[in-house]
Amino acid sequence: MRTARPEDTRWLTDQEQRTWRAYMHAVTLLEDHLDRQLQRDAGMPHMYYGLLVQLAEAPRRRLRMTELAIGAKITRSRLSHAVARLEKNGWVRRENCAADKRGQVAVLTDEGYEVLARTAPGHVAAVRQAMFDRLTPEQQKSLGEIMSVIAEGLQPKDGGADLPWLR
Amino acid sequence: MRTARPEDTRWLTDQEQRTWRAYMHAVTLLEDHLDRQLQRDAGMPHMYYGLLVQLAEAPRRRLRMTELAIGAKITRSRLSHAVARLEKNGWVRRENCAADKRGQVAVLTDEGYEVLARTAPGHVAAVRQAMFDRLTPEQQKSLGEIMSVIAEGLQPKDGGADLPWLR
DNA sequence: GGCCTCTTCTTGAAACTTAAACAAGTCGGC
DNA sequence: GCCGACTTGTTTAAGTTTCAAGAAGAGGCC
Repeated sequence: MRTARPEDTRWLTDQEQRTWRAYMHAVTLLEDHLDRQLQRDAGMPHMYYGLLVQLAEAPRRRLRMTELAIGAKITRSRLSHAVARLEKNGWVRRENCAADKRGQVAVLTDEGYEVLARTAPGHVAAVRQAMFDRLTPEQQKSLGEIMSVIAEGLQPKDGGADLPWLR
Repeated sequence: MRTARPEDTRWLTDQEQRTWRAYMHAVTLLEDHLDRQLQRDAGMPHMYYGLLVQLAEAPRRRLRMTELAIGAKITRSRLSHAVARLEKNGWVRRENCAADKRGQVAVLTDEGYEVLARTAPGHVAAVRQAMFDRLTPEQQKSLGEIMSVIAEGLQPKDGGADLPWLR
């Protein structure tokens, strides 16, 4: 990241630039689309919906705050605010963690589960319509591989795959 | 989007679900990564940087607000706030539009151009490292096609490709 | 001209995110 | 036991985005 000298920069080729812009446009439009869809039908932004989904899938519908944050790829701070809001809606409840007195556990309430059950079909349909219905099976496979590679590269694993010289 | 009955829902297959999650994770992590990179090196979020880039590429480094909003895939309201901030930084200037008294033209200042010139190399490097360096040429090509398809499908073209029955 | 409708852009408030600082608790070593 | 370093989760303030409302001009039609 510390390319100090502009003359050393490997600029994007025309092809790469087109790809990058298509990516940015698609991502911007899609996130916008889903945010609106969920705000309208479920009364919450996409990220919050994702939190409820994770809780619904977890054993006993509960997760430590930190695990939830990691799973959702967000900071603990952001999660704190989000859970506060979801709690106000009655969709999530906080409990103390028995094993670690610092810990908090977010629990999906029955009411929260209801919201999810009621709105999931519409959301899946939106995702299908915007993405899967427009892609061939090969493209879907390819997309999955590509996104996995990118996500892996950005995972803040302090194991230090990014810092081999510190091994 | 009006799938009222859950029993009619075509849920995502396991494969599709994996793809969708990989997508969400990659997109979340990448946007986060680039936002941090640009906040640190250029003092602005990714979206704002994109606005300066568009202005820099436009003839005479200026664009009507609405065109800029369309190009960036954001609402005029959001753009209004964003330009207000960039103006405060001295990177953009507003001018009245001669042809349309309602219109405003956003103009990239020399100072704004400087910021771009100074920070572009670092940003390109970040994009390369996070995306292009990790993908094969075939994957890059595929990604471009896939994202174009998705973006097209979400383009708010009132021509109504989404509403064929209204034709 | 006068009227109606649409477009352009801005505004203000509420919601959401970020960054930094902090209280409280854990853990290992001494 | 106690110290120091680290972890957990929250809080505050500042920045950004959204939503609804509105001022001002454009443009068509009579």
